[in-house]
Amino acid sequence: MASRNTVQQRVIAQQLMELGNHPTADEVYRAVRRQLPSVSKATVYRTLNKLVHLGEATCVIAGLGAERFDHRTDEHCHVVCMKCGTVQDVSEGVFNDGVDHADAAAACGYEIVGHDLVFEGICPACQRA
Amino acid sequence: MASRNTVQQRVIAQQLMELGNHPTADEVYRAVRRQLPSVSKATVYRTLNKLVHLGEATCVIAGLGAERFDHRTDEHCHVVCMKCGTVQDVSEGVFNDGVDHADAAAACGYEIVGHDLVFEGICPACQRA
DNA sequence: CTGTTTGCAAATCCTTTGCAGCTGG
DNA sequence: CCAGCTGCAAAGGATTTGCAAACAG
Repeated sequence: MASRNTVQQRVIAQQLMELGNHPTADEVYRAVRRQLPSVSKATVYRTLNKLVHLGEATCVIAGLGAERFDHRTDEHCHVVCMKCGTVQDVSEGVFNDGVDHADAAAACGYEIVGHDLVFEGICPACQRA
Repeated sequence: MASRNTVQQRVIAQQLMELGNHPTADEVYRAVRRQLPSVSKATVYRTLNKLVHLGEATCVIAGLGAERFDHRTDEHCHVVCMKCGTVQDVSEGVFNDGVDHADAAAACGYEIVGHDLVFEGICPACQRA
């Protein structure tokens, strides 16, 4: 059980932090490989999943292609571009105000543990194209 | 361009309707095969994607395993069970009241075309287990 | 006829797993 | 020392694609 402090895990966590913008596992992998050329993709996946389970990262439900990871762990919402798949934070806390876990639980009988609010749109770059 | 009216497409659309509860592509495939034993999975995928593009269906961002399709096209939110992956509607319109596309657009610069609100929870059946 | 659609199989993409060797504490 | 971690390669599951034959309009 005792989690070890390995180079790989440190670099992966750090890259997830530095990349910032909701990288896919593959993007993390490529970034990590610049510092640890021999790292394997399996290790990246294993470590990212571990971080998520530890609550030190979250995965963004993007629905477009690959899974995306987020170093932020507070509730906030995202906007995903339907053309290029880029994901950005929408930091306005406003949008979570209308969301009430107790109401949702009452409405469906589930025990609610969280929620995701994702906007779909076209990013500025794709609007021009 | 002219969309043809084929048996396959009619049966697939109808099954998506009848299954109702957010089936995966595979579930639709199995249901369709009961009426059209020779249907191919590729056709199911192609047709479901077509329905989504035509705006006659939506795909639910579930984030757990396979993609799920929904015959409803009005904005409503879902709750997904973190254990078994079941998806249900949460019909209470309440939860969409706090969501304003114009505000979101202003906050991130995207052109907003829609949103998904997904609750994560544990369904009644899994709570007992 | 003619351009869509289909079925099949192969291909692709993303992610997980089995295993033997390595390593941090 | 030894449980946890790594790298590799292979497996796995979901979805897409190429192509020739079938078919709707």
